[in-house]
Amino acid sequence: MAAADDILALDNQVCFALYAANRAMVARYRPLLSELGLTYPQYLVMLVLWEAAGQTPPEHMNDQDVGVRVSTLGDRLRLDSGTLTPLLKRLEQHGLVSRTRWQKDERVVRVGLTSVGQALREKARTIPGQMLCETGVDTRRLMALRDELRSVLAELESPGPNGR
Amino acid sequence: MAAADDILALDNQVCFALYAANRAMVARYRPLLSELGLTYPQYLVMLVLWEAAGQTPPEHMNDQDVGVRVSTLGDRLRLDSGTLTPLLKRLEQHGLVSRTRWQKDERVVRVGLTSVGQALREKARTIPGQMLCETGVDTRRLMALRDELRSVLAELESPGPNGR
DNA sequence: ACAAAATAAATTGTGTACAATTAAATAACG
DNA sequence: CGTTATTTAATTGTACACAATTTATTTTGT
Repeated sequence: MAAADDILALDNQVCFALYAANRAMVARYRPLLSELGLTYPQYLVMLVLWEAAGQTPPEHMNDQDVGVRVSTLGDRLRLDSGTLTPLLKRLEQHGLVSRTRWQKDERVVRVGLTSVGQALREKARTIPGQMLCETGVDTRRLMALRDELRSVLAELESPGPNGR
Repeated sequence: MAAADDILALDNQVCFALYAANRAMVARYRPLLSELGLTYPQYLVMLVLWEAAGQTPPEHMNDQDVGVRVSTLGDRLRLDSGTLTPLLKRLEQHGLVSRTRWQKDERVVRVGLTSVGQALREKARTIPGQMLCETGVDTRRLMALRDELRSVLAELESPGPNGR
């Protein structure tokens, strides 16, 4: 075991704890998501699309305006088009989403759910419960961890105290 | 903003908080590590190698036994040879490590530090401090977060209460 | 000693991440 | 009005992750 005061010891690094915990979490999701035919990042994209579909669009909204822009997905998930474009093409090939250029501005691509993609939401509903049950982690602690992570995320994404 | 009780809302997911925080953390490391010519996973490998080199080998240890096995790196970092082999080849090409088959068992490859790899440790010593300083996150909270993440990691890696 | 099982890395193939560049469309400006 | 700047995705190239298979070597069991 490395010394507790070794500033470069692997086990003393917060970053490694974060890195390892994230991958272990994704690994736990993997078998559940594979039953839906989704990878973990694809699941996150579907979460955003399901959420957007849940908010019934206003009456004055055109069919053209349905769906979520690629840039909006990028903002929510912190992913750029280099990651999203191929991922969305795979979801499209699997028949879960549609990708169409927006007539009002041909630069933007709107991603919408197909009926199959919509229907998949019902199967996905059981996932969070299964994860909680399988891992047996206390819910209260998880929520506290989530809030702490969000707070750290905000600090990491802000410029920081020393300028840059 | 999505409902706080929507079990599928992106912002309610612990897993997404973990995923986003990890990537933000790695992104913060990137400019610091690029000065050392390392990626983040390469940095983690170097941490393990530096740590192993720090523990002066016993007198009766042969030159042959110096270095860390690929499988040991995999155990520490939770990575398999499919990830480590190409990563280690890159570190070798950059002159930071040596990879040699072990004479006592030709199946195992031992990864050792070159003098350049050893020397890089001194430059790396400033990294944790720079990260703390740059992000301005409270040290006490970070340590608590690290411990909580380690605890969750252990639960995620254990079989879980329901068999599996 | 010898065939079968086990072990350690390497290889192959798919799917992210992300930097950097490109291409197309729109907005801004003189 | 036309040119320049900006915006949005897509593309290109490098580097992980990880499942599945392969190869080489060592162990086991008889």
